[in-house]
Formats: sequence, C-alpha cells, structure tokens
Amino acid sequence: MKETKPSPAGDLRVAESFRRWVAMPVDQASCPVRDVLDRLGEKWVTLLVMALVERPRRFSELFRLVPDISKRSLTQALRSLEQDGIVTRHVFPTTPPAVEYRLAPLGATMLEPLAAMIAWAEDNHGRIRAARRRYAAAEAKRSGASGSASS
Amino acid sequence: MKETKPSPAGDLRVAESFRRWVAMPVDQASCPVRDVLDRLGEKWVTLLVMALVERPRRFSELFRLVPDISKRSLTQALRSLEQDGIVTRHVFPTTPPAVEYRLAPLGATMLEPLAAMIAWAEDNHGRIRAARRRYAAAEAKRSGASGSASS
DNA sequence: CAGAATCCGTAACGATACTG
DNA sequence: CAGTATCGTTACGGATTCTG
Repeated sequence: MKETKPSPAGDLRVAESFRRWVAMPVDQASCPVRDVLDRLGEKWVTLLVMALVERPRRFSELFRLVPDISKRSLTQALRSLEQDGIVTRHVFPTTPPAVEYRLAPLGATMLEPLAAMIAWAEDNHGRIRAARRRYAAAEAKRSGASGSASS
Repeated sequence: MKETKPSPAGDLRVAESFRRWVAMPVDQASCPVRDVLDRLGEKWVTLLVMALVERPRRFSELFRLVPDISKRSLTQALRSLEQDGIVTRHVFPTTPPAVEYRLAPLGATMLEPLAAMIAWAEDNHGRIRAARRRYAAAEAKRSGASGSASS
C-alpha cells in the first residue's frame, strides 16, 4: 500500500495527461481534453454514434430510434459530429430528399474507447446507484438528527 | 462490405449496447448510458478525476490547479463525484478546517477506460480540428458562392 | 422527408459576498 | 480554509411553425 504503486494501467497515462493539461494554456481550442471531451459530453452525441455503428441511418430513422430527442437537437448533434469528421452526411437528390448519416473512418476509431466507457458504465451502474442511496441516507441523517428533513 | 464485418473490436460491443439501450425504458435513472455518461459529461467532472489520480488533493489545491473554475462549480462537481462513490471526502477537524478529496476504489476502476478516451482525444485532436476547418471552408463557399459571407 | 427559423423555459455556470 | 447563499447571465434544449 505504501510501496511502488500497482498502477493497474490507466493511472500513469491519466496522470501524465493531467500534467500536460496543467501546463497548457487555458484556451479551449488548443486543449484536447476540453475541446474533444466536452463535445462528447453534449447531450446526444455519444448516443447517436452508438446508433450509427451497425449501419448508416436516415434522419427520420434516428428520430424514431431516440424517442425523446427533438428535431432541433438531433440536427444540432449531427452537425456537431459532421463538423468534427465523426460522421458523414449524404444527400440523395430524390423527392422528397433522403439524407443518410454514416460513421466516418475517424468515428470508427473512437468505438474502441467508447465501448470501454460504456462497458464501465454498465458494469458499475449498480454500484453508483448504491453509492447515491448511501449518500442520500447519510444526508437525511445529518439534517434529521438535529432538525427536520428539508428539500 | 457485404460479408462478415471486420469489427475492429469495439463495434460489436457498442452495437450491442445500443440494442440494449433501444429496448430500455426512457427513464433516466435505469439506463447506464444516460445515467452515468451524462454525469461524466458535466463540465469539470472528468478533469477533476484526472487531477486526483496522482494523490489526494485539498479543496484549495484543486481550485488553484484548475484555473478557470468557480468555487461553486468545484463544490458541485466534487459533490457529484462523492455521491456516485467516485471520490471520497475527508475532513480534518483542524482550525481552519482542511478537506481532502481522494479517488475512491470505484473511481480508480474508471481510469482505464478514461485513459483510453483521453488518448483518443489527444491522438485525434489534430484530425478533428482539420475536419472543422474543412467544414467551415465548405460552408463559407456555399454561402459565398451566391451571396455574401455571414456570421 | 429533412431541415431552418422562431420562441421560450430551464438549468448550468460564473462572480460576488458572507459564514463557521 | 472550505464552503454556502444569492444573483445574474448564458447557453442548452424542447415545442412549434414554416419551407423546398
């Protein structure tokens, strides 16, 4: 526990990345962590990437597939992904027009790390929910011990 | 293209996850992708995890380390991580009080997938920026071809 | 069908001032 | 030192309407 760290693997790399981050200018654009990770954090982005893995999809298909997105947000997220070269957009000049979204090569390269994050999320969802319940319980005890429950 | 897919690795897993996702109720809490990934998308969360990899840090230390966060957001992000069992919070009853944040065991397990995502972001930041420039150029051409530049 | 444009509510975030 | 409380802004995102 006090000797050379086990460093299961990612530790060193993450620590290094953070050191690079600290040494960086604050500006958004030049920092991968801010610039890229923030994008992936946008509400529907990763979900849409997931939706495009199997095969290209049309706009309305994605719209149906993700039941609670608005057309506006769907358009925005797809534009965002298109801008970054994660997906490509193909317009078929039919009437009415059909538009197909397809995972670009660059998008395909992110499936591996994305799969790892998703797997982690699925594996640990139960633990996280349990932790939240514990936290809520402890919080209730703190405010319940000397006063009345609030909020 | 029409035979057994190459599936560089993550593809199948992501596609499977998406199928599970589609089959899920829409509610936020029961879905790992929504419930967990959305959390990690919160603005400072992953950055703070990165900051805690090497060693525990005190509140003011984190505050200095991340130059453009507000105390309010720092507190919120740390609470969020504490709730989910990603970090633990230790209060030393000195005067003035010292508070230390430390990566919890659960938090340590996410370093591996997080490192993969960060590495991807760093490796492809250049490509992404290039894609954005191309997109902007194409956009300028579209509106410049028959009208005047806007925005 | 695939969007663009408009309107609007909410929630996230920052800045500041105050507290144990 | 480590927060909390309050305020104000902004930006995200949903609902709706209009268009080629």
